[in-house]
Amino acid sequence: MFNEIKTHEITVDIVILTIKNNSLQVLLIKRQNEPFKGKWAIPGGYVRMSENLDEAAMRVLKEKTNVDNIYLEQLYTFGDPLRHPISRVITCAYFALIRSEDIEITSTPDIDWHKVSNLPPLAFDHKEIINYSLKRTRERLEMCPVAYQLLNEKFTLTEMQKAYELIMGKSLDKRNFRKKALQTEGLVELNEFSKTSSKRPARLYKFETIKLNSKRAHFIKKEKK
Amino acid sequence: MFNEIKTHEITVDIVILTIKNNSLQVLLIKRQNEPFKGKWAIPGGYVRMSENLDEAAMRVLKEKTNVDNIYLEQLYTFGDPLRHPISRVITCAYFALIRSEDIEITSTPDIDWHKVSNLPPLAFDHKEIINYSLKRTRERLEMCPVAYQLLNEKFTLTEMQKAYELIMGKSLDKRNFRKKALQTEGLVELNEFSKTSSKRPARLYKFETIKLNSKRAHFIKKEKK
DNA sequence: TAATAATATTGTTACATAAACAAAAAAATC
DNA sequence: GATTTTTTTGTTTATGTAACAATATTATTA
Repeated sequence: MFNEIKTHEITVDIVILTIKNNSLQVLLIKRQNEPFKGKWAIPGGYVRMSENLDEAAMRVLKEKTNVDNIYLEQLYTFGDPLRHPISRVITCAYFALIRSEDIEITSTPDIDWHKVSNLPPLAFDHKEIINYSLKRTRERLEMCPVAYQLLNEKFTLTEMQKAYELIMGKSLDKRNFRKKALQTEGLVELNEFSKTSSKRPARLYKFETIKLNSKRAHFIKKEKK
Repeated sequence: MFNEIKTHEITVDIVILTIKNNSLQVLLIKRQNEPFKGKWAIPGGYVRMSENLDEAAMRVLKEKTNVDNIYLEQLYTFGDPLRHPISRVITCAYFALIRSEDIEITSTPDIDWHKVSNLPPLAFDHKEIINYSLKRTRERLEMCPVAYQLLNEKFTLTEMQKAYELIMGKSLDKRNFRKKALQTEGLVELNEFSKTSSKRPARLYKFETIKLNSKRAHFIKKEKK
């Protein structure tokens, strides 16, 4: 039905955030072609005639990074006439938070994680796009427990708190955090303990089936019994 | 520098909401051309090569409705391959809340307000776009006093409450509403009273210079003295 | 095995915000 | 002056948030 060869000058670009080595990191690709050849960029590519924007974002991400099967959310559409130095390219940006354990990056030097606090020079307006995704992530975090997207399947409350602190860029009170965290809907207390720490082991938790409701206060609360 | 004739198949569509006759209404245009000739649609048009998306939205709105000088916010980009029956058109939707007194619509039968609760059949996916704008408006309302964009320059607290109730689709407690409303930053009490009511006149209020801060609780609060 | 060190875990108070509730005051009209 | 309609006002309770430090547990070490 559609001619798959012809493409609009509309692209999708995808910001993938994770927590690695105790810092918030973003997945970047070193560009192989002009413009900005050799510069780092977030994964992106043209939208095909037959696919909608969500599908395009998913396909492009898979093609470029082999990352599959994650929840992408539309972020914002950037359309400055000068954002692309050669032609007029409007890009619809997407973003996602993922567990770093969940993806295997084919270990080439051209695809790698970078700390958002220390980004290399980026192609196009990708710095602006990443900054906007951080802003959006913080807003999300205040409404629902996005952290489950970032944590390993089993995690300690301290790890969960670290994730929140990294995203929000500020430290939180342990007791208050735990009180609220324990009210999170879907949080399950396990009878297992972390063995990584050299001192007192911490209890492990996990999330049961995630129902990400649209909007709640800071944490999604368990039903009262 | 740019060829103004050539355009991408990227459009902007604009949802303009207001409160008129005690109901939430949206500005629609009757289409003069195929596809969907004769059907109602939200104002929209192609993005030119030389302008960014915000500029395109503003220009298109001005051209189609003569509405000028209002704050438009990017809503979402809709890119389903089948949303346009003939070609592949991706649209970046914008929305705005305005005071119905602030705009003069050249009184043609082809441009008119319609109650969002009773929309005529709409072209393209414009129904979906309008619904999404309502959802976004409610979210905004919970964070900051969007209502000033909808109210006349001078208004009563009852009018303000009505605006909130119309948008949220539920009734609110008078006393609680007033308590919070009076804390809104920038709200000024006037020594004037409404004369429209046939019974006891209500005090009028206005907003002084609006500084729409990014995020606060339900209302933006005045500084404590 | 006892002491030490590191991390995990727990509770109370004060304060702010939200929700639920009804009666009195003011002006226009009759 | 009585009636009607709308505006205006306050208290209580519940809930959530913010600020605060001491104890418990385990691994390690002496």
